[in-house]
Amino acid sequence: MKIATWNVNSIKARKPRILDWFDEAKPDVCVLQEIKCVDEAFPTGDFEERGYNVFVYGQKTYNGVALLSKHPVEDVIKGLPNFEDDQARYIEGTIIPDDTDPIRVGGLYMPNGNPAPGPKWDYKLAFIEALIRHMEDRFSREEAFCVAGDYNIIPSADGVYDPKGWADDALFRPEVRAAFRRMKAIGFTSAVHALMQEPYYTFWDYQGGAWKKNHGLQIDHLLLSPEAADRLEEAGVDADVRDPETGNGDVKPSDHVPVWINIA
DNA sequence: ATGGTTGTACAACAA
Repeated sequence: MKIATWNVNSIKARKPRILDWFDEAKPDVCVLQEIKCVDEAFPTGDFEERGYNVFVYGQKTYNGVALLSKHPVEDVIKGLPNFEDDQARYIEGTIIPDDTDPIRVGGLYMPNGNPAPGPKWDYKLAFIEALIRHMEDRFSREEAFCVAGDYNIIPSADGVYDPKGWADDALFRPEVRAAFRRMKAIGFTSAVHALMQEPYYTFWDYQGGAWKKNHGLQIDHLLLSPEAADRLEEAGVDADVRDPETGNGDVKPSDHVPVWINIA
């Protein structure tokens, strides 16, 4: 079963490229971030035509997440439990395939946190604490669980083209790197790190020719509970989707690319 | 030091 995450940076501006990727990659489950639309404006029909059950936690202009699944989905929640938030950044549901065991999948859009220090940084730190509490709660249930999404955390120097230049950025500060280690210390496995030895990026800024210079960041991750990690078979990053020259006419790419795993 | 891209929405903010 293929589970993917992709920060699409506006579903409306990206729709042709997104549908092209779905037709090629055929994920069983995909979480999307930064859809930047209200629930009613999401192109639900385009995904239903392709066999997906569609769950949207939308927001006007900013944020917004979605959970798409070819398999039945139960117990969908919108927003992190026990965390007051007026921004649509988390969705979660239990995937019930007919041929494999169920898995609960969370779709995450972590706050960016810049500038740090400041109120946006404080919001990111509070969101992290709520996420870690939730991951601890889910871990204790001893069920297959995957948190997939845009963590806005660069876990190590391998994940940034210029570590020194990014030292004070909210995506790379010691506090968020420590948070990523805390998630692993609970017992979660970072799926792509587990299977790929080489450094890799999942995001390239639109500015300064970052794609051509390979000035990327590694900020999109899939973290697995032990029950899910035991089933991990394959992981990948569809970096070619970022190339402005490939794909759909003059429709520009997202600054993030799809990241995916295959589990038994 | 400044500006450098893109999306939303139409000025300015977020990333």
